[in-house]
Amino acid sequence: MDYSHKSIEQKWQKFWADNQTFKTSESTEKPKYYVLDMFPYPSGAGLHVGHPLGYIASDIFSRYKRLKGYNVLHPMGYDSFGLPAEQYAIQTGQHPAITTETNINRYREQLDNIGFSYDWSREVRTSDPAYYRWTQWIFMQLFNAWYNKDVDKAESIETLIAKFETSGSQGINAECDDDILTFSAEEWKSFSEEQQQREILKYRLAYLRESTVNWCAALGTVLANDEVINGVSERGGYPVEQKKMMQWSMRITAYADRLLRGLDTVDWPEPLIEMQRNWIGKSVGASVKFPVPQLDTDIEVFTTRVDTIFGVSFIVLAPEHELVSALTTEDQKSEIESYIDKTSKKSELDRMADTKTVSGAFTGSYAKHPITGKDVQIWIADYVLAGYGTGAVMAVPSGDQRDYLFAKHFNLPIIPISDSQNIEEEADANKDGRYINSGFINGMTYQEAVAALIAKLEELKLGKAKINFRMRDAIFGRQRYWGEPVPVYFKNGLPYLIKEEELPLLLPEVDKYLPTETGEPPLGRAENWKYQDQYEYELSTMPGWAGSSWYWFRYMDPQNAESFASKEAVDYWKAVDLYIGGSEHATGHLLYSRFWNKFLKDLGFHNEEEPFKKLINQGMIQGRSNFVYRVLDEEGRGTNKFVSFGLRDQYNTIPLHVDVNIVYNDVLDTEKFKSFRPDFADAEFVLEDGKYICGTEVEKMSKSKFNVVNPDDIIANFGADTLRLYEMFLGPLEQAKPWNTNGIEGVYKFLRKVWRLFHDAGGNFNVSDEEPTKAEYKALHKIIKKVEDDIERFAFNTSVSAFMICVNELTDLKCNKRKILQDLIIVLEPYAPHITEELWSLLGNEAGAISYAAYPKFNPDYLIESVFAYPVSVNGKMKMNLPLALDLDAKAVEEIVLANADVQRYLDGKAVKKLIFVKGKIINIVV
RNA sequence: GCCUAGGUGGUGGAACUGGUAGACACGCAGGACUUAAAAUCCUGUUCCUGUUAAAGGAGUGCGGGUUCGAUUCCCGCCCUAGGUACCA
Repeated sequence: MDYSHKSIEQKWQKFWADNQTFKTSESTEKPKYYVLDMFPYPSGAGLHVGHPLGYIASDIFSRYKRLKGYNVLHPMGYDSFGLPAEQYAIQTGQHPAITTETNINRYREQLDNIGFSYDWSREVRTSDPAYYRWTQWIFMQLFNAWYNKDVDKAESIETLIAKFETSGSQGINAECDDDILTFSAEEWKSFSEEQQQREILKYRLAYLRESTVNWCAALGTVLANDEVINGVSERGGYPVEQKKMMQWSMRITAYADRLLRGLDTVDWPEPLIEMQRNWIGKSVGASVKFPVPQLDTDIEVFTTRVDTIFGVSFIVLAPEHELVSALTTEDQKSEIESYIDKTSKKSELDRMADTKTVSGAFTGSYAKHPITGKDVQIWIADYVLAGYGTGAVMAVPSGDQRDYLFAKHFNLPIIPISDSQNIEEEADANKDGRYINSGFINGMTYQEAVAALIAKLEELKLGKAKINFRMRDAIFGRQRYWGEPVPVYFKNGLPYLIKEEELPLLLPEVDKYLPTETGEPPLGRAENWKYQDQYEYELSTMPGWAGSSWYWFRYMDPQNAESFASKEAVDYWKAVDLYIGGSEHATGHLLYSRFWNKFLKDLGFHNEEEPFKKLINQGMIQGRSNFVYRVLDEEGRGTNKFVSFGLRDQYNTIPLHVDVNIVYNDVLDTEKFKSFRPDFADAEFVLEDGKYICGTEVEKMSKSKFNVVNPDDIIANFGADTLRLYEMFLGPLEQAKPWNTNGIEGVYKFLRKVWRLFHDAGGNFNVSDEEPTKAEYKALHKIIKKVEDDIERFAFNTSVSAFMICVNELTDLKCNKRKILQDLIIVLEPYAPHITEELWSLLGNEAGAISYAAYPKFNPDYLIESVFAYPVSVNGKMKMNLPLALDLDAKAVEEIVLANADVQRYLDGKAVKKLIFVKGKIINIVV
């Protein structure tokens, strides 16, 4: 019988499902291992060949770990709340839940075809009320918590209230809003319930506040910072504007430092760690106050170079700074106002693009230098951002290039402050010299100056050391329908949680999925949707990242109705050992998940500071488009004549995308092309060497480019095992690469060779119980070792090559020994589980048991040969092969090599300086 | 601009700590089997010189360096991809 992938794969996929082969339990003596994929959003387009790459890698790893004796948790689910289903609902009126269900079923079917070893009994869906009940529950915990900086962790809000009651706001060191009140315990007790709640809200980790948000009018919702790319929305690319709104936010900034420190403890790709570091954006520096006597206030600035303070020649405020109008003198009023007007009209994009032009305006006012007391001009300019630091900077033209250009342009003084500075052409920020023109720090080094200045500023009460973060709190509400309802109702304009036993707060039915006529979110359309029939519910829903910020816990205990996961399950599985997914989630999902994980740890629900110990980014698989070249007539209109790639320069042509599924090795199937589009039915071709060769280009995989390859088609032609092997064979897992079906034959051929090892020429199963030869053992043990090493370092591509070499060797040896072949298929099982299951049971073993068989033990003795050919050279020049017995020690080898007549001739009487041994072989003699 | 990763045959890629560069696969060329095709197998395939050959030379983006020996380490430059940006 020939290798028939179709029947084998169907048979075993059914067997695994019927027997729940991959169901995982916690009651075992085996060590645990948790392998997680980033769960997909089930989109309507289904999977293309690029999606499963990471899933295949994680499945290989999971299966390998099972063979190695681990109890592996390898689950899958769906991030099923999201925009596309809602937009489809707006267009068609179909409930997003139905769209989502349909898409999930399609995804499941496609995933099943690939033969993954998921424990489907643990599947989660973020849009399932049984799941989002716990998302809402975690929101409640965040609402009921504050961040105590004294102990550097979140605590229940009750501990804060207790402090208020005993000592008022005295001595509380919290991460909170800026506008908190100062009060005594007595005053606190005299506050009304409403006043108290209003104050507590400023401390909660999930809080409601008037904030400047990214408003996307086209999507009708606010967006988080990570959902805005270059001033437009990540989804759809619509313009985004800044707007003040009452919004739910998450106080992720409380965790900024822990999120940063944690990065040193995880095994993640360096670029990803770097992205998170930049996003958190920690700057160590000082905050300095410049007094403004006429207004009886100070301008506070943040600087990372307090040592340059004597070089300050002016101060710059952001045009939006709150003191601008008060500081503007009568004379400067029109200039300032026209400048503000001009900058406010610039969109975010223009402002980013236009970083070359220097612009600004003088307010007419002066501040006092905190140390010298001299007058310092106050300017406004749009290179200072309202949203970072204090929205004001001290300008040091000699040390900062932007300040330098500004000073040159407006003819402001440039004061050199270091004896090592060269400021002829541009600013010089070096810290190497000694200070000059710098009062009491003259002659000091950088380190000395910073310490002296901080001490001085603290003494003057005009400044202190400060750490600033770029990261902002995360906006948590979305004005959309298809998301988790926020379990909050409003009384006297203040938010209150519903009771825990009232969870889940179900998503209400609405007649349309659009905002209401009065501009409220879609939930405003729900009829009679009121808490206790009288209080308004929150009408925003949670953002897409809510459900994905804790889902790995739910897999540990997915059916639990009492808690998000039981203590026992969480203590057993701990954290995710290996997480595989795309790097596009670097500053979104992966940051929010770490945040919620740390928060849940603070409240004592588990003990892991970091949720994902090791993380691998699979590279994106791009599309590889094919083109035909349509000949144009004199008027430049397209004719029905198409010229082959190599001859296209001889004609006036226009390239057209052609479906990659009718092109093989870049040769067009001209018959299929004629039925590709009706107007191509009578197409003519100009061929080269009798073939029509297509052009190629690497682009994103998309329907409009006709370069989408569906895994189902590959599986129908070659089988899931071939697809799995080929996706790995394509190149290193972490590298982006274009999909190209061209080489898949080689992998398919390999599997047929594996099959033939077990069968005779007539196709009959034929395996012998004879003792294998040394050569056969050697081939086997090479692959045992190689695959072990490769999988541990995620180099799956080279394993596939090694398998091919191994099978070629065994074929040459005509090996059909059970002892060899059985171990071979165990090693191959993670990569190609279907064919190995089939061969396993043909060998007479228990069906399904190969998934948990023991990985063969590597024995290095089998790799030792009796004779090695020693490549030897003298000073790298001449090369020769000396056959030698292996079991000689280094000394003996040395003697034999030096005694060799050829070596002697090359040495030509010169003294030997040293012998270079590599892995026990002499490879070079240095004279 | 800055940060990170990378640059190897016609193509995808290999070479794990400096040790025979181009494994393995695709493609291509030639051959065997076959009436023929499919399938399968064999041989060749970095480039240049050389009548096939023997043999020699060059060669891992470019230019230098360290070393007996460099795709690998160091310095300078060029290019590609991803991230990021008036962040004070």
